[in-house]
Amino acid sequence: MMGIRAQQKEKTRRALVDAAFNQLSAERSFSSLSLREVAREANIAPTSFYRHFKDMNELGLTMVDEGGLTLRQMMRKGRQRAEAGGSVIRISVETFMEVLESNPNVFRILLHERSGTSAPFRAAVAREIEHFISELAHYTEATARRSPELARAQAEALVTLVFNAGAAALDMKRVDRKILADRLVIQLRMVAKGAECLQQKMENR
Amino acid sequence: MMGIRAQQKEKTRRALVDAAFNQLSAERSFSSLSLREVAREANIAPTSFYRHFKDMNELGLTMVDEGGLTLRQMMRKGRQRAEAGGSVIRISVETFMEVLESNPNVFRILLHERSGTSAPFRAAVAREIEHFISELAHYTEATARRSPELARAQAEALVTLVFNAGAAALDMKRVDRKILADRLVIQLRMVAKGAECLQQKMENR
DNA sequence: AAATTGAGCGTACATCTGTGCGCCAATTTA
DNA sequence: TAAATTGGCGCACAGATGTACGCTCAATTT
Repeated sequence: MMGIRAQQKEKTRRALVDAAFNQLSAERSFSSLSLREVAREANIAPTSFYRHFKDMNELGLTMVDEGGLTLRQMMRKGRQRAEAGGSVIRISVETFMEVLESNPNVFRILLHERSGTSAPFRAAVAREIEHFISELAHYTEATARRSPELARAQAEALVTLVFNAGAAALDMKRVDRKILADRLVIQLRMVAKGAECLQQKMENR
Repeated sequence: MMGIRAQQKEKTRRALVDAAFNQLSAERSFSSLSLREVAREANIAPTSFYRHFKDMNELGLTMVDEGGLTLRQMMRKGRQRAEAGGSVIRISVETFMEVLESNPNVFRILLHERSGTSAPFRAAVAREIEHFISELAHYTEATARRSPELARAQAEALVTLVFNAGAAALDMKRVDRKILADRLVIQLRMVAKGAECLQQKMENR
C-alpha cells in the first residue's frame, strides 16, 4: 500500500504531466512550453517542479513513453478487431483514426518530436515507432510469405504513410478526416499489392 | 540599375537570411531562433532587423519561399536527367538526395515547419509540396493512363515517402543515406506497381 | 547647394525565463 | 513522543528577449 504522502506526490506528478499534455495544440508544441507555464497550469510553484522532474526534458520523455503505451494499446485493439475478419487494412486505419481522435495530444508529441530538435526525443519516438514497424514486418513475413527485406521495406512504407496521414488528420474536421482515411486505405493497398508483385517477380528467376 | 543604397540594403537582407539558414541544424529549428541571435550572426544591431522584416515570421516565410524555389529547380533537374532515359524512380531519388545534401538547411526548414506550430508556415510549405504532388499526378495520369483519383493518391504516397526519407536522411552519414535511398526506391516501386494493379482491377469490371 | 530620406545604431524598459536558497508543515521513521 | 524526511512555497537573481525611441550620417532628391 502507498502511504498518504506518496499518493499526494503521485497526484501532483500526474497533474504536471496532464498540464503539459493539455497545453499542447496545433499551435503549441512541447518544446515551446516553459517550465513555469506547466507549473502554473498544474497549480504548483515553479520551483516545486523539480521535486518531480530534473528538467523539462525529463517530463517530455515521460510523455513520449506514455505515447508508446498508447501505441501498444492501439495495436492490441487493432489485432482484436482484425481477428473478427474483414479487411485488415481498413480495420487498422479505422482503429488508428479512432485512437488518434481520442488522444490527439499524445500523437501530437509523438508526431512532432519525431522530427524535433532534441536527439533523445527523436530516439525515444523512433524506438516506439520501431515496435510498430517490426511487428508489422513480422506479421507480413509470416502471413504473406514475404522475404525479410521486402517485408521490412513494406512495413516501413505502410507506417510512414499511416503516421503521415495521422499528422495531417490531427487538425481536420471529421468529414475531411474521413476523406483522408479513405485515401490512406487506397495508398496502403497500393503498397501491399505492389510488394506482392515485387515478391513474385523476385521468385520467378 | 540599383542605387548603391539599395544594393547595400539587399546585401544585409541577404546576410539576415543567410544567418538564419546557417543557424539551422539537427538541434536547432527555425522557431527556436531568436531575432537577436539572427541579428547577431548577421552583424547588425537587433533593432536594425526591422528595417528588413516585420518580425521573425516574415523572415521565416521568406526562407520557405526560397525552399520552394529549390524544390522547383530540383524538379527541373530531375526531368532533364530523366529524359536521357533510365529508371525514372531511381533518377528522381538520386536527384533528390543530391539536392538534399547540398541544401540541407533549406530542407530542414521545409521538413520541420511542415508540421510546425505556425499555421501560415504550414500553409506555405503545404503549397510548395502541393506543386510537387500535382505535377507528379499529372505526369502519371498522362504517361500511365491512370485515373485522376488514383493518380492523385499515388502521387501523394510517393511524395510522402520521399519527403519522409529526406527528413531521415538529413542527419545521416553518406553510407546510411545510400542504404536509405535504395530502400526508398523499393518502396516507391511498390507504390507504382500497386497503383498499376489497382488501376487494372478497376478497369476489369 | 540645400533638403529629405532611410539604414543602422545605442540605450532603455518591461517581461519572461530557469533555478538557487531557505523556510514551513505534515508525514514518516526511530 | 522526539527526530528526521520531504513536498511545496516565496523570494531573489541574473540573463535573455522583443521592441519603442531618438540619433547619426551617407545616399538620394529637389
